[in-house]
Amino acid sequence: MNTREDLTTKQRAVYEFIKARIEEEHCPPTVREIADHFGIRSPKGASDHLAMLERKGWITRTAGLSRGIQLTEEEGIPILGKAAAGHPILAQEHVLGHLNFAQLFGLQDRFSVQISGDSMELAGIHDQDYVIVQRSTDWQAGEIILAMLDGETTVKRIYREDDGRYRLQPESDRHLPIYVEVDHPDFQILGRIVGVVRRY
Amino acid sequence: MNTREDLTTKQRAVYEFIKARIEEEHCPPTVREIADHFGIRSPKGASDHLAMLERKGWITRTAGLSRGIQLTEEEGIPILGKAAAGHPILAQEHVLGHLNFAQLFGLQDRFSVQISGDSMELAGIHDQDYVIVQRSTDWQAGEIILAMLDGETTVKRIYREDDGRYRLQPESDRHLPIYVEVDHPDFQILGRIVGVVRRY
DNA sequence: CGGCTGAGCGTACGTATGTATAGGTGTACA
DNA sequence: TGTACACCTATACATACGTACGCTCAGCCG
Repeated sequence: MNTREDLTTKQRAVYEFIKARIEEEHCPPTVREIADHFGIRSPKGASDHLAMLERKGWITRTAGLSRGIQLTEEEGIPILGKAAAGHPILAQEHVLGHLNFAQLFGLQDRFSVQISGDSMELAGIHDQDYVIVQRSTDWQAGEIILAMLDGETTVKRIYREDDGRYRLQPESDRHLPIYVEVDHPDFQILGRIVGVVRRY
Repeated sequence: MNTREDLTTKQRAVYEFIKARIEEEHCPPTVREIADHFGIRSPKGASDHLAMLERKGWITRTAGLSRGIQLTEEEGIPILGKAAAGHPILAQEHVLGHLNFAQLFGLQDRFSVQISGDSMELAGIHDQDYVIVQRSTDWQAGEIILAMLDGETTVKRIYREDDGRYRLQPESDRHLPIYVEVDHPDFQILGRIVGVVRRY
């Protein structure tokens, strides 16, 4: 984090309120909304707190603009270090970066499919995982792709064989590769896998 | 998606502009900002477009409120089906849900650590993956946890042995379990793994 | 032709909102 | 005792902002 001065209890509460509002409503509150929420009868009271938050480096404001509050803090889940390689300091002062969906995967032309089956287990894609797919019809050998084959969708590594056929390569001890003729009537590449998300 | 009527080119552009602004600024634009962006000299022009977007079901507005625009669309990456189990329709009309960081993992008391090493490979946690950690000191047998041992952090499955020691179980052919005395001076559970994120 | 509808724009008006002035109370500190 | 600071109230004002009223133009239908 930056060098941000400590906040009083009240200031902290105001800051948390703003942060919560942005997360819920995707829009920061007005001065008066803050005042109302804390039972302050004058907009000046809330405005004073905002001035302090800005002076201490927790927010920035655009003068004269309605709802012109922006948090200094980065969004997402803080990355605190590398496992098996160091000792992450579990304080906010030692943040390597932030995990953020939009930033990590983008949102344009991406969609997600939940995996069923264990054919890509050894590639770290397990049953019930979600894969993030970049819509695209072209690919490079060895890439993991989402394809439609005979009315079923499947996630596999794709290669081109010497005889011209495609090879859809699973990553599992219990599955065999699938070979597809180039002119197969019901075969289509739907996109490239750009990410995996799993929740326990 | 809902039953949302088609938009004219101009209306679509306005909608995309609003969406982009929310993603970038975390705050929807004002009527006048929309007007300015499209070279409309009157706020009424933009306001009319918003009225149409609302009537057609793409946004909702709160009357009288500044920046009172909300998208009807859900946020995140759309989930279009299950792989190897069906045929996802690649149209926006058949969405099973949305992947969303905040919703999936929560943001309170969560942090992330990047994995280095392959000791949890068979559990689908690979080198360079990010694990999402829920700060917590208690755990249940068999859970995957982040622990600090002798100044190094590590991700393993944890068990309690009959002799009282902890067993930190890797999931890999190339690693052996680690046994830790209960009164080990430099051992600490940092949290439970609640998710995994990987980007290719 | 006349009447209708919808897209698009300009002016005007009332309210929402940020901000300034003037001041009050209580606590901490030298 | 005085000063500084956190926090609040009351009033006021300029501007940011949403929205109602009115207008033009094009297309459609009888």
